Amino acid sequence: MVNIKDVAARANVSVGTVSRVLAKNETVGKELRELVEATIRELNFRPNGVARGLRRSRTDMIGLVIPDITNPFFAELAKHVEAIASSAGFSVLLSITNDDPKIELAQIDSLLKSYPTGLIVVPTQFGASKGWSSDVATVAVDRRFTGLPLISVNHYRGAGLAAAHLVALGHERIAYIAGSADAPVSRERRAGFLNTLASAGVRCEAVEGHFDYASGETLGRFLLDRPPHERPTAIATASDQQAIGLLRAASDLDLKVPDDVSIIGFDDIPLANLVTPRLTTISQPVEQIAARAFAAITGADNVPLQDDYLEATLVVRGSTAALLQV
Amino acid sequence: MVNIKDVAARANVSVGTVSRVLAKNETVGKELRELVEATIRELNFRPNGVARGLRRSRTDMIGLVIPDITNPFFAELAKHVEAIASSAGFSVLLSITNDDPKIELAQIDSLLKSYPTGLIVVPTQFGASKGWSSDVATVAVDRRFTGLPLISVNHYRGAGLAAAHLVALGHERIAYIAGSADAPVSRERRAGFLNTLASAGVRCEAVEGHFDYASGETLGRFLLDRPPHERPTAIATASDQQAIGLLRAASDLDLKVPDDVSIIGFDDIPLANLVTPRLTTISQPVEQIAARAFAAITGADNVPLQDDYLEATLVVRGSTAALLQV
DNA sequence: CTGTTAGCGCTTTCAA
DNA sequence: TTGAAAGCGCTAACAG
Repeated sequence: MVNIKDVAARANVSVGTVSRVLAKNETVGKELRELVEATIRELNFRPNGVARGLRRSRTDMIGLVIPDITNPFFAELAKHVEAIASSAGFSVLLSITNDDPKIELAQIDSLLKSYPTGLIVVPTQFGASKGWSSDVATVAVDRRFTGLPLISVNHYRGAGLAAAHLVALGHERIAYIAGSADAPVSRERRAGFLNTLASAGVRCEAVEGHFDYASGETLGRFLLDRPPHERPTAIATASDQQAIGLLRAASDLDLKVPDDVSIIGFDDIPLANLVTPRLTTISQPVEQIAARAFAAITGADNVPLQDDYLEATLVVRGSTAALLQV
Repeated sequence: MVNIKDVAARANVSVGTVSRVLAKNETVGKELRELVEATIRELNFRPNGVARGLRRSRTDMIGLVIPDITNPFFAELAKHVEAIASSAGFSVLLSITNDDPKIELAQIDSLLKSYPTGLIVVPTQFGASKGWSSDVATVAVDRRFTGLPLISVNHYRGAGLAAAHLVALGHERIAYIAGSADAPVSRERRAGFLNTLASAGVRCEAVEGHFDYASGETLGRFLLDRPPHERPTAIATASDQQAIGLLRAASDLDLKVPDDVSIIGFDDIPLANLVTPRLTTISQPVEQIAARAFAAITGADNVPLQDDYLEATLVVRGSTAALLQV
């Protein structure tokens, strides 16, 4: 491989000069700069990132640690993080924890060997990982990681939006399908939903499951397989995956959505816009989250490393409707 | 940070000795080895991967280049690649190409800066990327990349399995929803399906779209919104996403699956097992593909770097049934 | 504005 | 079996 020395020799300049034109911002005379640039092209010189990393004890990489890349929401997050990082000249190191705190720690440790510029971690669901720290800039996304700044949607307020929407539509027999009560995110969404409902004087039956399709379907069947006057007229879920499972349950019971029952999800994953009917949901500003997280760890725009809550928005599509007056 | 020199000094040995116990396989006297190991723990020494990488001009990383992490099949692939790499002590650098050959080239170039041990690339769908080469071990997965060894399921035979299944079930009015004809993978699956049908003397109406949900729904509606005697009794698709869209179209038209129409997909993504009815499909051995690809680029098990076709398998679930005799 | 040079932390000959 | 020492390719003082 051709290195910086070869370029310097060929262009009759010092390696320092070549290094400076590589750094772009240095003070190099126009003539020399152009000569060096031409030589670089001529020799097809590719700066060695590893050497650079060693010298600066920091590579142009960021670590992305997520529980499950198979989860559409995290996949979406990864996509945006990669896009932003990539366009800023960074590579992304992907680590998957499988929602296991032990693995999470090991993965982070392993990432650190590569001296990344920063770390974006979506902590494990239940892990109250003990105070952990390192000298690389790190943010937690979506879920709290003890001792780290958190960048996340405001789950509580987002869920409140869903509740307000249902109330505005005139629903009074409402049910909520929550995620696991052990997961802080679940608790926040649930509290936001129930408290908003309570403020409006509307009662709610809440059941608890997991964030997945299967859970939505099972609990949906439980809530819907009842006589019409005992059946909720609207159901909110803690995730779109649950809502989609719920859609299936409704369809199996020959219930029309939204005529017989309104359904609202949370996350706005790509599939939400493809199911029938298209799912009304609470949209997380994933791209914005990714951008903030990246800016925070790279220190771009002088973004400080601190908590940052973003607002979710209500996306009304076809799965919710005003309560039919009977 | 504590480095190898600190450890050497503390243990009163040379850095060479420390390096050898790090490498594990070297000939170091038992006493010294244990002393060094203890010192490493005591100082909580973490070898610097970047320095190591520079010296060996190869880091313990592999690059994974995929078109779209949002696609469930690729997400699944990424998951397995990460798991295998991780357990072998490798980190994975993730690059997303968005199915754009230009970006693909740039991304690979960028990855190479980090001197990865190998590259696993799922080429862009339409890209006949011109002969490309580098000195890092590289394999293509799922789709052919000119000049690179390919590790993939046998798309042709896999689709043949689907055709045989439908024929065995007694279907004679069969339709096929293909992916884009510009994509080699689409063409192989289509050919495998149609040729197998032809051998069995069964005719087939083939329509062409894309690999996504929307395409399956649109084309499904086109095929199914007909009088019963003109409607296919079975439809195969080039992807599970299409099949799921198709399921939706059938449901919208009040057609029962599999009673009114049998449906079979391709890929066996996680969602395939969660829809109602559960989707009969052709399963790709994703984990095996990931394992082979990883072994190939790391040279583990003396796996040579060459083409390697794996067999898909038929997974019969609830969306296909024998043709009802009328 | 440009050249020189000392390392970054590690692996790997080469000697002893 | 162990130690000494030469770099891997680059950046960042420092000098001029």
